Amino acid sequence: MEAIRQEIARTVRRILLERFGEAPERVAVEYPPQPGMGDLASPVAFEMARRLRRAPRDIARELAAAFPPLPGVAGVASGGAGYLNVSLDRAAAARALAREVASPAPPSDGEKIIVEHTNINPNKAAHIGHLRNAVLGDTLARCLRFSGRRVEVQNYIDDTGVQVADLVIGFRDILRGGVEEAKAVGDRFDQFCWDLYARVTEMYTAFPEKLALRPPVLKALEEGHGEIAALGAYLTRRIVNCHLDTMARIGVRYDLLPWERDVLAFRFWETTFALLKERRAITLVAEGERQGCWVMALEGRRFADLKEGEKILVRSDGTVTYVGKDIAYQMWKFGLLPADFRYEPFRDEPDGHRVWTTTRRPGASPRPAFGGGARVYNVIDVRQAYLQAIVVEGLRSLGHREQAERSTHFSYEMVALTPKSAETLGLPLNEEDRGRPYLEMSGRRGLGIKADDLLDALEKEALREVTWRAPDLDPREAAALGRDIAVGALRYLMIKYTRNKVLAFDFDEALSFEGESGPYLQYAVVRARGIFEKMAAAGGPDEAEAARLARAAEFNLPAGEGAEEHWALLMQIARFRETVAQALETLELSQIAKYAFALAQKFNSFYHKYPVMKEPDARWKTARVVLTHLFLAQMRHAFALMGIPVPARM
RNA sequence: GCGCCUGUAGCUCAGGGGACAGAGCAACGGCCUUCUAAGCCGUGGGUCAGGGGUUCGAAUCCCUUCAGGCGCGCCA
Repeated sequence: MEAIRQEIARTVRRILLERFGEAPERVAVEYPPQPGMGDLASPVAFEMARRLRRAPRDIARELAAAFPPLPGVAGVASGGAGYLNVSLDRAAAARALAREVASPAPPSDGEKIIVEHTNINPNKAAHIGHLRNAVLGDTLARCLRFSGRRVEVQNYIDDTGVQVADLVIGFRDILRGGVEEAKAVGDRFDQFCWDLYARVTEMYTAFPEKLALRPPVLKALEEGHGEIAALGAYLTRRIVNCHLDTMARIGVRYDLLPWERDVLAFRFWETTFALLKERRAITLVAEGERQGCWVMALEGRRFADLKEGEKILVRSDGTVTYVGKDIAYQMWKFGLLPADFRYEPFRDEPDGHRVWTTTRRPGASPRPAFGGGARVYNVIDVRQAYLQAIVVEGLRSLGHREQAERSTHFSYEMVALTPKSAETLGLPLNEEDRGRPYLEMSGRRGLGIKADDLLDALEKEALREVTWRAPDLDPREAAALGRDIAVGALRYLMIKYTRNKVLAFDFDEALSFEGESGPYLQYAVVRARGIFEKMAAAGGPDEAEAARLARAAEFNLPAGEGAEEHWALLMQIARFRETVAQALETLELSQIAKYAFALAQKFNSFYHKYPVMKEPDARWKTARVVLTHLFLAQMRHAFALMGIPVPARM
C-alpha cells in the first residue's frame, strides 16, 4: 500500500510541475473517510488553489484528467470541494497483499541497534510500572527486528546504588543476617525483599541517624569485595533471576545484563573520567558547598534550572553518581571506549534463548559480540528525561555529536494507581487523595501492585472464564489458555495508551476481557482460525489452499454495498506495514495496538454478517476465504510484534 | 520560580492542518435451531478547558489565561 501511495504522490507532483510549473515538496495522499470517495485521496488542490488563484475543484478536475494510466490504479476522479480521489485495481491489490503477508521476515543485518529496557533496581519485586517499561521496550525491539534491523536488548542492573545498599542494610541491621539467612528465604524472594525494603525506609523515618549506615555500604558495594559486597552480589543476582522469571511470563527476553559494578570494575568510568578531564568538559570545584566535587557545566534553556548550572558527576568522597556511570555506559554502547567487559552465560530460558551477563570472571568463549551499536534507544520513564538529557550532553561534550544525535530517550509516562485501586490494596487515603486523578506508586514505601500479583490475578480471571465456557476441558490445557489470555490482556493494556499519558491503573479495567482488550483481538483471531478448521474438516479449503487462492485473487464481486464492505476489510488489512513504519518513526507503539483493534472490529463485523463456509456463490465464498486468510495472516504478524499469544481456542 | 507533559462524550482514551469529531466502558433497546454471544446491531450523550490570532480550511499551528501532573539532589 505504501508503494502505491508514494507512486501516486510522485505522479501528482509531476503533473503539477508539468502543467502549472510548481508543486508542494510533499504531496499528501491519505485515506478518505467514506466509501464512494475512492480508496486514496489527495487534498493537494486546496493547497495549490491560492498559489494558482484558481478554484480547487477545477485544479482537481484537471489533475484527474491528466492522470496517466498507472499499474494498480483503476481510476481517478475529482470529488468533494476539490479532492483528488483515486480508486485502486482491487484484484491487483489483493494479490499484492497476499504476497506481502506470506513474505518471510527480512534478515536482520546492517548496523546494530541497542535497546535498553526494564532496568529494575535489583532490590525488590517488579511492579506494574516496570511492566509498562518492559512491554514497550520488548515491543520496540520486536518492531525493529520486523523491519530488518539487528537488535541487541540490554537490561542494565544498577547494583551499586542506594536502593541495593538499603536492602543490604535491611538484611544486616534489621534481620541481623547475611548470605546464609538470605538463602533460607523461600519462594518469591523478590516479594520478601519488597517488604524488607519498605521496613528500611520506615527505620530511616523513625531513626534518621540510621542514614549514617548508608555511605559505607555504598562504598563497599562499589569497591566490590568483602562481606557487604558478597551479600549484595547474592541478593541482586537472586532478585534479577526473579525479574527474569516475571518477564518470561509475558514473553520478554534479554540478550545481555550489564552490571553497574562491572562498569566500575572494567574502568569504563575511569576511562570516561579521564576523557572528560582531558576535554575540560568537567571541573573540580575548589571551594564552597561543593568543594571537592567534579561537575559538568550545562548550558541552554533545558538546564536553566540546574543548581549552579552544573551537574555533579563525582561526589566529594570520590564515588561516582549514577549519571557519571551512565555516561560511561552510553559510551560503551556506541563502542567509543577502548575497553570491553567480559561475558558469560547468565541463564537459558525454557525456549532456548540464552541470556548473557557481564562478569569479572575470565569470561566464556565463543560468545556473541556485545555493544558497539550504531543507534541506542533507552526506554526509561519521563521522570528521568533530565538525566537522559545530561547523558547525551556528556557524549556531545566529548565530541561525539553523531552518537549524541543517535541516542534516543524512549520516554513514557509512569503507571499510577486510581484512588479506587489504592484502596483495594488497603492503603489509607485522605479526602485529598480520593479527589486526585491518580496516586503515584512508591517502591520505597512498598506502595504498588507487584507484577506477579497482577499476572496471577489475570490468569485466575482468565481461567475462570475458560472453565465457565468449557467445563470439560483438560485442566492443563485450560491453564495454558488462561496464561495466553492473561498475557494478551496485559500486553495489550500496556501498549494501547499513548506513551505520554499517565496510565492510571484500574483493576476492573485490567481484568475486563471485553471491548478494547487483548482477549477481544485474540477472540477474533481464534474465530478466523475456527473457520479454517471447520472448512478443512469438511473437505473445503484449508489455510494453505486459501493462501494459494489469495495469490490468484480476482476480487470481481457484484457491485454494491456488500462488495464495498469486503473491500474495506481488505484495505484495513493492507495498512499494517505502514502502521508499523509510522509507529517506529514516531515511537508511538499504541498505533499498532489501535490498528489491530480496529482491524479485529472490522473482522468481527464481517464475520457476523457474511458466512464463509456456507456461502453458496463461489465468487463470494472465494473472496471471503481469501479475506479470512489475509486477516489471519496479518493479525499473526501484529500479534508477534505486540507479543500477544494466539490461544488454541477460546 | 524555571522546564517538560496533559486538558476531547458521565468515565477511560484515539484523532495532532483537510471531507459530517471517533472508540471502549457505563446507560438503554434488540440479536444465540445459522462458521464460537470474550461477539454483533441500534439509541442517547460534545462550548474538543477559556480567550485571541494565523489559514481557503483549526480539536490539530502560534500567543495568552486557567486547571492538573511531573521534573529541577553529593538518590536513581
